[in-house]
Amino acid sequence: MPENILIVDDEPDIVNLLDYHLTKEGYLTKTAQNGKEALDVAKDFQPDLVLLDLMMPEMDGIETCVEIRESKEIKDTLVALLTARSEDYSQIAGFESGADDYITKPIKPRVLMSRIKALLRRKAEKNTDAASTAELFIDTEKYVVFQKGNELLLPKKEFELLALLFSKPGKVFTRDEILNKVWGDDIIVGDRTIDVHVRKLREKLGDGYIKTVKGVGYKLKLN
Amino acid sequence: MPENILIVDDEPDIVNLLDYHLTKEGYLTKTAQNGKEALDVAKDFQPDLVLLDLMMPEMDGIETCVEIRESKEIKDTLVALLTARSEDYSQIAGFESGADDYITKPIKPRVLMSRIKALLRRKAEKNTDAASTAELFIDTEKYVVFQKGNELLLPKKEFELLALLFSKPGKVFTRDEILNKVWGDDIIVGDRTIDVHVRKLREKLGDGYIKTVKGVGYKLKLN
DNA sequence: TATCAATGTTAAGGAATTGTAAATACCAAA
DNA sequence: TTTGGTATTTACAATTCCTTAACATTGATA
Repeated sequence: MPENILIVDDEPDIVNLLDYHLTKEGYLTKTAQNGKEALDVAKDFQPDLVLLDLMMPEMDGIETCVEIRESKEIKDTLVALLTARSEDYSQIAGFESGADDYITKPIKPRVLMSRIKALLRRKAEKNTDAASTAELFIDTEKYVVFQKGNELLLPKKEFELLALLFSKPGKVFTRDEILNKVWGDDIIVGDRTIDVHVRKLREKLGDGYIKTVKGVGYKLKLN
Repeated sequence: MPENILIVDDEPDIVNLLDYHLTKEGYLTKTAQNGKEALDVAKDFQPDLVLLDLMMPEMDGIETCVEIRESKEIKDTLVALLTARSEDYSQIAGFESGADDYITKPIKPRVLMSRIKALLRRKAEKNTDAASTAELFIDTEKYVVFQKGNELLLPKKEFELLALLFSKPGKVFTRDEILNKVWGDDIIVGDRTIDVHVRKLREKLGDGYIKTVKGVGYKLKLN
């Protein structure tokens, strides 16, 4: 069963590019040129995923995303916002747009595809689960973490620790592994250093994300 | 059966160094100078592990890694990225890459070897895991046991004991064997220690999984 | 079936690991 | 140099887990 993807952008070149690659990968696509049109099409098309350009005339990506989330018919669809690298994430986060992912332009087809696959996979998994939960999103380029749409600014070490755990959610990282990868092979720090950073992360993220496996290490639990 | 390792770096010195050490350890190696070449070679060579330099002309390590993950033929191979110490881990840790490990330069042969051995060992374990029944499933990476789909978090010793029994379902493990493998050669514990752990496992898993063979030891029974 | 060594059960210390708050060290920007 | 934020250490508290010990039960064997 092929998955439906709706592409929304006012620039025909980009629409065509995306359309080409997605179709080639076996997805069913439709396109729209602005937010209004997108909402109309989506109610029929019932897309699994909407690729939404941030900057558009008529109704921009954020507005459209909010509308999607508020609509009855399509609020469970995935939304990925396409943003120019230069645009500030904080603007998006501030609106609590409720998007599921942010993809930066210029778009590299390979990267896009793996993101999309990951998104759809997660959605599929989620559907089998009962509980839905807070979403964590990490931008390694900008050193920024989004939690349920709000921006969290973390200091370097905390960010790197979280990024490490995030790189394989669920996997237990031993203290040695963490020291090796975040601090480096031959930097020596005291016993409690990792704990303290974990504590600070828990303080900021809330409990329930970072789990201790006593005698082994830590892991990140999503949903 | 020797394991295949593909070394990818544009600096011949590093390739030679790695090649020398890996060959000496009994691995079968091939080399490539950039990502493109690596992909070609890999499809024939079917490496168990790819050592991938991050900085390369033509196609860098991350891109190459993404391609590997997306390819049909070699997506299950292990990928270890070689990164300069100065490069920030978090930059690499993003979603795209999907690498299994990160090794920092300058490379210390002994460290490298133990990392590689650990990686290959884990892969081997995983392969036996994958062949397991749906009823009980052990994920050594996540330190988690799935029983009929739900996740069970076990303390270290219990997990290790179960993992041992699980490694050869049906085989009877003597008490000595269990002590050796779970506790270690020279740790001395009383006679009831194993029993108590078995009891806790039975408590959590339900009866019917761990069977006592009186006078001999314990075994795991699936279905 | 009576015996006895092996195993099961339970609860209670104690050991090891991790959590936490506060103090100190560090470091870059003003 | 001061300042503000971050990183690490310190010292202790809290927690979990492991082990033990005492006693109960089992099952093979005579």
